[in-house]
Amino acid sequence: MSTSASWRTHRCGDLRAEHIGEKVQLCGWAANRRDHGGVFFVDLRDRAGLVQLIADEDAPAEAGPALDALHAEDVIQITGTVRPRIAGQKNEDRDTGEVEVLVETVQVLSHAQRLPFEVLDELDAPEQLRMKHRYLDLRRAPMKRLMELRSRANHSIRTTLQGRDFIEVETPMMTRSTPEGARDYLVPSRVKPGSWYALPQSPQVFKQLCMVGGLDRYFQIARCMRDEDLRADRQPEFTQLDLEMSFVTEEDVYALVEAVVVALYRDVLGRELSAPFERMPYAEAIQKYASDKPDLRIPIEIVDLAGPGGQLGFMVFDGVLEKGGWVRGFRVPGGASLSRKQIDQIEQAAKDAGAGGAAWCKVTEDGATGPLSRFLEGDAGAAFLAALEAQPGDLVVTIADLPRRALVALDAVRRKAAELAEMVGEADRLVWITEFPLFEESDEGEWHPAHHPFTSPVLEDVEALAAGQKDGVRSRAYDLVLNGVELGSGSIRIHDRDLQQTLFSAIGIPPEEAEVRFTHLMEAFRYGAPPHGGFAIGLDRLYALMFGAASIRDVIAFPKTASGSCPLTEAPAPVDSEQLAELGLALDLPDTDGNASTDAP
RNA sequence: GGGGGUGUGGCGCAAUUGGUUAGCGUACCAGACUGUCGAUCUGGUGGUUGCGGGUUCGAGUCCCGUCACCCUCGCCA
Repeated sequence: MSTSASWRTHRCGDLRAEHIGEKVQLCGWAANRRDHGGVFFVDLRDRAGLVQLIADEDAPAEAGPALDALHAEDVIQITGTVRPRIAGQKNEDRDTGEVEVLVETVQVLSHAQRLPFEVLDELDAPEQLRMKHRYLDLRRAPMKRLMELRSRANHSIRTTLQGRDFIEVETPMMTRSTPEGARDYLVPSRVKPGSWYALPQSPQVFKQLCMVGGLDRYFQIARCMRDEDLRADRQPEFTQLDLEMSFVTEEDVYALVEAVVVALYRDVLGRELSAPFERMPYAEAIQKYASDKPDLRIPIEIVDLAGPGGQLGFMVFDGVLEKGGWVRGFRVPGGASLSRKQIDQIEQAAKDAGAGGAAWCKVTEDGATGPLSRFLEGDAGAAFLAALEAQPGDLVVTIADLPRRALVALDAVRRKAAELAEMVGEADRLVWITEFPLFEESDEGEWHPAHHPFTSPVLEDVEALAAGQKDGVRSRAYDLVLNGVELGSGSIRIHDRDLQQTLFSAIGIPPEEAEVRFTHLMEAFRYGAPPHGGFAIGLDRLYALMFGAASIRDVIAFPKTASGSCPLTEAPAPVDSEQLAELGLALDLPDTDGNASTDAP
């Protein structure tokens, strides 16, 4: 082992021409070995980078064989002297490429067996294997870069918020299950058998309690857990920047979040975003882009084609309109040059989104061609094309369906058409979506809060709310959207008990039940609650976008698969019966032919 | 929960219409080589084609089921 006071004098990746002549002691992983019979090379890698070790006739006799005996990813400690590379043998592609280390002694600190996959910067191992052996994956430079960027990004956020007098508060990871929202991950209590903690879906209640507690400005880089089915951009546990402020309006929250995001891009990427960000009311986003997270890089706007009388004069479409459906579409400027195959892809996008399909036509100097054109005879057809402002050379795409499906399909088709017509702009587009509806109507016709039940309505809509109206009542909730991706959302909360009661009764929760379901927060609000509001940004998703990562899993050190399992630890896993007994638990699993086991091996 | 895709030595891929002993690259092992940097050259080890059934004289290939992963709709206040 090391005989000197410390393990190393330098980091491999830090060595430069200025170190020439110095005696150095280095530690790291043997990344690559090249044996020329009389001269041996090894690339030694540490966190800082790679440096070339060499043993030739100038080195002690045992140095060459010692290098030659190394295996890929052995951890070694070497002593040697930094020297310039001979003429013509410098490596321009490497920061340390002007120098090499003439080796004197080699000490193997830890031997590496044959690897499950090769530690190469160029990705070639299956993702599941990378996750199972994440410690090997993290040795690759691209992964190291992502971990470093994430660390710097977190630091930037903390610096900005500390500088604005925010207090970073850690809220409980073991808390109480709340009735609303996603499915909870549960933790059984040993001391109180039959009772359970829940892992937080977000620190929502606690951050509001911080405001009642007078902390005034709270933030946290918080872990959240939701037991729901996963997606490419969703993990069962994820990280959000959670913040809350007292005595603020939407404007204060917007300005603060903009400051955080602008500083983040500047500190981490050296890029300047222009602030304030754009703003768009929810209703406008739905109307023009059929989405509450519109990608504004796409310069295509959707047009409502239903005439003033609610009729178009074409049987196909009027039937849809009579059933309360939508007929909406858009022109793709110059889209007539798209191939039939590409247009098929657009139609397929509509079908994948759940709509029956998309009706389309190409516009020429002599009128329309394509499947939709045969319905576009006469004045009604001309009016139809005029409403779309269609020009010769355009492609016209329309969707006719019930509103919910039409919405999803229009969004999908607009994105697909823009992608194929190469109409997605280069510049990032950040936009606040404002004035979200307070309620959403479910398929069963029930109204429930679109955000959460503590979201304040817009002041002008309170009367309508009190009068029992739900449809069209606006909330003081807002989302931040980047290039069609929702980065986060927030709202101004209700701090007034009367208004809170009005809201609860509006969604059919009687006062007594509200007390039971939201005891802690409702009680706190009895003792003086300041007006407050806040925001939460999903950091995994934002970082993946910022860093150009292929997946959010790449910006998470130890991610989980789409089924919520961890290939590295093989969690979730059964526990032994003693543990269950201690918790007062008995399993009642469906028979799945030995698949269900209560005992660990 | 629904739909789609993928699964072949450690890893990346191939294998004709269902047809011989499942090939190639890389990694690994051994040897050669004095300037490489994903070194090169020579030789070698390594496979129950995810798993289970079925069709067939014969299955990596076709069928059914199942598992894992990826994508997607539902879901995620």
